Amino acid sequence: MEISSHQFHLLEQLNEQRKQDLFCDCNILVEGKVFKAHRNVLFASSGYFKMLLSQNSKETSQNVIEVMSAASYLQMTDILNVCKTFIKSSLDINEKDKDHYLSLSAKSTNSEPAHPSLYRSRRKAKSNPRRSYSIPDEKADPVNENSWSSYSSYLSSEVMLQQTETQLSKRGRKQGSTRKRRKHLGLSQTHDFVGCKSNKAERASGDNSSSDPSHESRVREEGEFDAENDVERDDYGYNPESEVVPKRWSVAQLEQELSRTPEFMELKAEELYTSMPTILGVMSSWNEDDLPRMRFKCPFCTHTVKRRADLKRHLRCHTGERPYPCEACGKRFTRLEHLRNHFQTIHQAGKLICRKCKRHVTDLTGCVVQQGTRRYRLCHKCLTEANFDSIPDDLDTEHSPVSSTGNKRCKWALEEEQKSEEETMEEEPYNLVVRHVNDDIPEEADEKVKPNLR
DNA sequence: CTGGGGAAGGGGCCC
DNA sequence: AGGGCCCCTTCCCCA
Repeated sequence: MEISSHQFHLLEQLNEQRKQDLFCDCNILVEGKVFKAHRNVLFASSGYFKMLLSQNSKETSQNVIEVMSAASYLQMTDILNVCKTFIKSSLDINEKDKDHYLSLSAKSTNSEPAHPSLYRSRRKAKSNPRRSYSIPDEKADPVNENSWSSYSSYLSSEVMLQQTETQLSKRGRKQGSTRKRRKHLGLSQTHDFVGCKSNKAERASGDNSSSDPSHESRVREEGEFDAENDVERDDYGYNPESEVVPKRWSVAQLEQELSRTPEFMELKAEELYTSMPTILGVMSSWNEDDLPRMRFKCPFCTHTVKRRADLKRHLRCHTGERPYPCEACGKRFTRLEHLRNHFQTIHQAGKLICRKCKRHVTDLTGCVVQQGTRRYRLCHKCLTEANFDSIPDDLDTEHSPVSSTGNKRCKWALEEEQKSEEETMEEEPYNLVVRHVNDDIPEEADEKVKPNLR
């Protein structure tokens, strides 16, 4: 068949499909009359529709995100809930579309079975299972079109890799050729869509990527991500001052603050999870038995791990999820152990070391000093030298004497005291209460902004 | 400006 | 699979 006739035939077929209302995914209303159409044809043939189809739904989505962020910041819980409902409902609709499409595809092509839901968060899996993008879908959620397109080449190369390696392994697992092939396909250099800071794997692959022409752009992308993360890194958690001292916000500052809100990060994580391809196992190295060893590759960076659970944990550094808030100060953590460490060292004076002279102290040789939400230990000698005037209200659950700070205060102590003056209940001891935050809990918005102090 | 120490964060691995 | 421990690195604050 000649190319020109093929093109003509193709257009003819598309027109026939349109007339028979087959695969039409778009309705155009003209003077009360509805015309069925194919979006890809409209997109390809009209600049106007190109703009309309590519921007319209995205704007709607971004709008609701902005509204939600603002509502979160202003603690307008009703509006926040409406936004959440809206997003959920749109996800449900897309889910149905997706399922419908996949079922059709499965019938017609008998392609891959449903993918394991490894990237799904637990809470989401309960009520609103995330999609698995095994098949690129034109009807996919427009919100995530960009993200999906970002992954498409990655996905195709990975699928290709898996197929290739399966074939190779069937042929007797030629180790060398497999590795060459993998390198050729760029396994260690796949899209660093989002860079992971202090990623050993990335550093290890740095040598390879340094000669890569695309390295520069990747570095730039990573830099952008780092800059973005820098915004949230230091005081991602609750900032007491923002409650106490009214500030004048520039637009940029406001946007920056909004991007720190747990809701925003949840939503960001949600988007990332939604747009993420299913987890792909990669055959990384070879055992002594000459068997391939399975590893799990992060779709956002070059990092690979042995276990799915480790990958799940690793993903939080990309999604920004911090499900473990500190009850005392509101700071949030990606892991329970980090929260625990933080709580013990910061709020419980867990270290039996004098903060000043660094000597070992016990309840007999020293006491606990409380500064705002922070606690630390001082030996009696340093305590006397520090000239702390008030000794112990016994506030500690550990039966050790506790002193509130006197006139020697470091910077953060002053800041925290300023807050503690506002909130007298901070003088009471804290207990570590572990709460895995679930964004389906309605009052969560309040709790995230205002930590549950006791 | 610099070095040291603390806190946080991330990876590997064991239970 | 999740929790927990250990280790290492990075960042920030302070002297």
